[in-house]
Amino acid sequence: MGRKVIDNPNVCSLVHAMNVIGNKWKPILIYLLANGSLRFGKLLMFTPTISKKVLTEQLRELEEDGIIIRKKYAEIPPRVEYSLSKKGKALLPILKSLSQWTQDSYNEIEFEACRIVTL
Amino acid sequence: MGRKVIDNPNVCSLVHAMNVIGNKWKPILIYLLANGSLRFGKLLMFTPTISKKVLTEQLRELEEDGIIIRKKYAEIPPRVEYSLSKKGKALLPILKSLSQWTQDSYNEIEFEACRIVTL
DNA sequence: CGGTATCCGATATGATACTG
DNA sequence: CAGTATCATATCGGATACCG
Repeated sequence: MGRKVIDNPNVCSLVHAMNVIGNKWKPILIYLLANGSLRFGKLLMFTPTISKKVLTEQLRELEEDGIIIRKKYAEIPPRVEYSLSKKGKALLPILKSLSQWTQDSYNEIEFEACRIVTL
Repeated sequence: MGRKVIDNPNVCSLVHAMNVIGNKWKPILIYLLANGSLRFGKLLMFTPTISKKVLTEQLRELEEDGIIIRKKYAEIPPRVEYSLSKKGKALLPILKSLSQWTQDSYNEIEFEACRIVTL
């Protein structure tokens, strides 16, 4: 017997959301931008162990998906500011509730300490 | 200048949440279990393109993280039922809001149709 | 039925050096 | 400063065969 295949808009939309935010760095980057815009160098400084290459890729994808806005100033040396779009801001309460879910559901000892930079 | 490293419980908890649900299949599996328990064979049937190996791995990890409960019956042929734990159920409204976020933020044409099986 | 075991390709992430 | 380019590695996901 084959497998049933049925469209489900809710599951499909969830898959899309996970494609947009569900990887190692994107939720962190969104969180870092919650309080306002940041320059490339600051984002790099605040996310230890990320490489420039990966940071660039993640920012480009978030921009393509309409989550963040990239503003480039014609100066030398160059200055680039990243900020959350409306879509990105709409994500913040959901990420907050995910964070809260962890804090409600697990003891500190159950998940290894992670050291992420913040402002 | 080095990078600042500061603990942030909120970001840390978000990272943990993404570790628990942020991959290709786990949110789908949680959604599939939203309406009650399902057997291994049913989960396999309802997630086209997943392999037995990967399904087993995902279910084991969800069990380790306390999201689902695995109940094995001593019968021949064997029967195994998977269901959501309390932690898993607490995740449902959050996944729902992520799904809703996509539907509010994107046109259908902006994300490729995905065909996921449902009941 | 509900898995394991083995192999393998694809993708994600990272280190480093270089550039306009 | 804000990237690219290149190379290396690790993890993820998938195909297939076999097992209790």
